[in-house]
Amino acid sequence: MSEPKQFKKCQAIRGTTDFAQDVLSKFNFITDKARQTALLYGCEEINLPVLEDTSVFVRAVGEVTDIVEKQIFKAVRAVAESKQDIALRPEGTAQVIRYYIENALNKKKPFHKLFYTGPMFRGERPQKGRLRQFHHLGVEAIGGTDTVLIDADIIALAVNMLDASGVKNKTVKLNSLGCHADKVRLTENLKTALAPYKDELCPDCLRRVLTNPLRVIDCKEKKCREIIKALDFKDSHLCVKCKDEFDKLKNVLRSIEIAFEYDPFLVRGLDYYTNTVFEIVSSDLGSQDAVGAGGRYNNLISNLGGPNIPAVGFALGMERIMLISKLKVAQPVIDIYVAGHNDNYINERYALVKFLRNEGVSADMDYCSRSLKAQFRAAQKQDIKYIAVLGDDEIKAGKIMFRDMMNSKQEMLDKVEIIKRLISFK
RNA sequence: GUGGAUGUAGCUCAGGUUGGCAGAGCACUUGAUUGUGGUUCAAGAUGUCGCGGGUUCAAAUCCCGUCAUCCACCCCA
Repeated sequence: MSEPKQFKKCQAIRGTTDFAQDVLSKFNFITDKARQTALLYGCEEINLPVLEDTSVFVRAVGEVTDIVEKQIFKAVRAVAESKQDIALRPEGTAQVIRYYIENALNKKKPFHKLFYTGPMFRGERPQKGRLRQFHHLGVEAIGGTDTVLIDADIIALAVNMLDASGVKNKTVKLNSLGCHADKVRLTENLKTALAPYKDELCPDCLRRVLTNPLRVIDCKEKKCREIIKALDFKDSHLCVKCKDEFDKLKNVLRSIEIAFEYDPFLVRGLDYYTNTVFEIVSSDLGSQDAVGAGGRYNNLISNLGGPNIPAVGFALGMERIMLISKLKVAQPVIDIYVAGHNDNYINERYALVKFLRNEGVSADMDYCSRSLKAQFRAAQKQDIKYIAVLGDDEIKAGKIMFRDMMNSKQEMLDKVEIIKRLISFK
């Protein structure tokens, strides 16, 4: 029996990434910034499982979207204990709503603002800013009122999160799809209006007319854009109430100085959106230029079997933030390196390292019995600023040589003095 | 799912057209009168040439297949 050769290669799953310290430092820093911003806006943080019943997404996101048609990763146990259909979550909103309904949060409080982070999974073909396991920062504001006053707050929160994450170059695109009735009317109008152009639309749009007519509106194909532009429907699909609400939203955003662009060609792919939709794009990204998006979804909760409660939310793509964030995040550096000669006085060095760590000072040492020179090189390479040398002279004097690597000065100190020095330098 | 490019040392890449000893720079290890880093100099170690098959006396190089990565489409945040 020979080993099967296809298992020889050690390789991460396609579209997944390993975070090393340098990337992870930035990831954690940005997550903390986003969390602090969410708390400023009165959010509670929740952390929901990666595993979720597939039907939650099918019912919420829509059956004809790529996300549920082609991209869901399924979780399979070696020994099945039930026939439950389990997915690795492809997005957060549907799951948050499942959590909201399951725990009857509407009975505890009329209004919830929930912040969440975590990995999402979609079986896409990887490219820049698009992975199969990626990370979202999301907020859902559920209940309260269905008016745009909440929408403005949520858009402002998304913008402020990106500001705090060091994303400078960004544009908020804004549109309203109208209420459910408006959306249905728009879809029907589009189908009718596009019928004469069957021969001119791109193949993708021909398909979209049947599956998801709204998506024809944001097609990138030149010809399709011209056709849509010529139809010049803009906000004509909005009923009086929805148009009024949309105008109000724009006014509030202006009053709190959130810059936005009205984009009548902006639609969102997921079924659950109604009224306000927005997208935050950055020209610093490649062709995947959306760094975040969201909108209002007034029918989702009742569609999933919950009470008739309106909601609005958004999600930001962590990997895309990382691509364009201007933040420079400091890497963790050890405070002091304990050096000696080969393995002379190794027990004393171990004891010193232990003492330093107990005092809250990060410390490390050489474990390979290397020369003093090699140990200095190792410390210098890690940007360690201070070295403690323990050798014959120090043991005789009952002290420790404390060297400042930046100005190359050193002096004999005892261990308590070293702690005092290091803490004063911090 | 579609199209294009790429895959050689830890990293960045030469070599490939025209088959003939596996290379460079950076990084790494060691040393330069036996207790001190950065600069310099010297020496050294490091390979499944993505993987599998085919052609050939001989394949990193030519052919077929496959996997992966990148870019764009599509989709989405």
